[in-house]
Amino acid sequence: MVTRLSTFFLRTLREDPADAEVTSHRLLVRAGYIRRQAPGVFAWLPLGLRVKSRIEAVIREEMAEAGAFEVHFPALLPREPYERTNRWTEYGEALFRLQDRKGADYLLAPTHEEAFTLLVKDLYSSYKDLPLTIFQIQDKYRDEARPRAGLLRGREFTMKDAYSFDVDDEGLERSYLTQRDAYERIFTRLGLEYAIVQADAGAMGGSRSEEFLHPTPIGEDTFVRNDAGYAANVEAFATAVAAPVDATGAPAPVVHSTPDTPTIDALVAVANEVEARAGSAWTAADTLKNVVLAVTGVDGVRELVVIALPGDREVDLKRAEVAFPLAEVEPATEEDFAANPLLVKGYIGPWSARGAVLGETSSSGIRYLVDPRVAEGSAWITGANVTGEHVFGLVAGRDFSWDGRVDVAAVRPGDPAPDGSGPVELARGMELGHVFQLGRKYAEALGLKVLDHNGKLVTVTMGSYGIGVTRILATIAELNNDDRGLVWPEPLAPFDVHVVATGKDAAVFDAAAALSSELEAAGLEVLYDDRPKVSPGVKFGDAELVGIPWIIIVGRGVAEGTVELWNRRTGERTPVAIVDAVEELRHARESSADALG
RNA sequence: CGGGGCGUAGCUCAGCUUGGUAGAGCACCCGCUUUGGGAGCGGGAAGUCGCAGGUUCAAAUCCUGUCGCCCCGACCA
Repeated sequence: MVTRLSTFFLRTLREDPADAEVTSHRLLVRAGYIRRQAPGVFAWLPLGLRVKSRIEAVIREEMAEAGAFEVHFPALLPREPYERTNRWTEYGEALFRLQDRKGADYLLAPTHEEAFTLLVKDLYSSYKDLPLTIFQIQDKYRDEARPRAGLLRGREFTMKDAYSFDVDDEGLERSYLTQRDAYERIFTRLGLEYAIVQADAGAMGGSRSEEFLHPTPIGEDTFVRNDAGYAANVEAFATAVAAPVDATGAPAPVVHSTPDTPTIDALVAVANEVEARAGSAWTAADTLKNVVLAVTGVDGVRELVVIALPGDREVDLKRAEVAFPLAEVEPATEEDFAANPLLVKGYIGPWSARGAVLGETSSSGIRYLVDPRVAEGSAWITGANVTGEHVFGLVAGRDFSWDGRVDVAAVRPGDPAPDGSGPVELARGMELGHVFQLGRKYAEALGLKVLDHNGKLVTVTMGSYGIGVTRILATIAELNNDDRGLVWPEPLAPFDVHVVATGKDAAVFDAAAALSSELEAAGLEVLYDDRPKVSPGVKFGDAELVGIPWIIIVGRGVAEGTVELWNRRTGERTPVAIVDAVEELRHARESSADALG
């Protein structure tokens, strides 16, 4: 059936909704694709559902190609399995929890590792059944602290999540690569530029992990890349430990009075006065900055940690979260300093004239972790643990020690890639997909084992692979619009062609209805604007707002047997004979630049 | 959680400073006209002014409290 706008469930808005800021959100609401229900929660209207299902169709095809089978789990799950994997607590406040009438705990699943693992455990028990990859397309729930940007960061969102099950690591690698390949095909077919970046694998207890990021300034992830092909999320970026420096003959450390130098800038200025260096002036990079962080573990215990890094570097708290998995990391507060008089704010250092203050040879009890750039044997200007005093020429490894290395400094453009491929540049990206070698964490916790060919029980190893369907939809809307509205790529548009009848002449409406039927018979999905008594300007405006890539105007040309073929993206309008219209559109679609997949 | 802003008709907003019986535009309904760029005229339906308390003869407006929403940041398998 041709969909007639006069009866279709659609209401476009002439004005921008007040609560929408980003383009995709604004236009999807205005054009009648979605409606907000609650912060970060949206209802899907017919137009939106159509686009969503077209994206899902691409994903389903590629999952089938990858040999994955579709299943469907409830979004509502019992607490118990998540308790066994610790995620009931580890997931924290982002987990939507609820109780049934008997007081039993449930959750709205943020992701379904447990459910998939238990399903396979239920049904399979032999290595002969593996490998297996199954997936679902399901709504996920995460109680984000601050949902924003419409569909780009919701609390309910649709995700395709796949899980692979293998008997050994080689099998996992194969399953992983199969999904990874499928993801590349999906993003290519959807016309989305993407970067595959190394991701932090720590938090979910896995090993290899890569994210598919769409490079865009509105992305929430920062990643690094270079021309040699290295790419990583900054959270996963690893800095090489600097090679040791020969400190033989280096002078002993000297304490200088450096009044009013609680900041690196002030210190550098004073340092050049009290002990000017021959050849070149001291810079921030010659100083060793000691930053105090408070790390709170899942057990609630708050521990102070001192991080030493070159003075020209900043701590990146996101990277620090990665360095301290599952813990909360924040800068130390005034109360922390008050409780630890050993740490002289502004003048902290690992050494004092009275001996070691921090590091493994000290008795402070505070962990001292140093940046990889602090080479064994390198000399530094750093705090002397007395207000207004710094020590010069303090040699790492000779004059002070540390409890370990930590790589939490903010990554800067020009920093060398860890694989030696050269300097990196920074970019922002929107995470649209994530492939992940989970390993045995879930299988172990939930007891998923199979008999191997020797009849011995082995724990299955797993991978998980997610794609954000609704986020993809919003990203595509973000990329495909102009000042008049949305402009969908052909394969994803809610309809293939939008027929607009203008005027009041019955002959026009008859011709438009006939043409619509013809187009449909030719295999196209047709939206026919048959609204009577609606002025052409309104119809054109709505057509542009809704963004179906091809519009056929049936109007004043009908008397001469012509209609206009209107390319929404280019704005080009071509008169064609009514009798040729179907064929002309077919041609136009075939030669169209955005004929994807 | 920190900072900022906003809650008045379905939508976008005015009215609040200076208290006096609720407004506009758009959308919607009826009639007539109009029909290639968001039409005109006439008529109509539509709001517990977020909620609760207080002040007052009288509160959308002043006071107190509270809830909610949006934006920036923190946070974000």
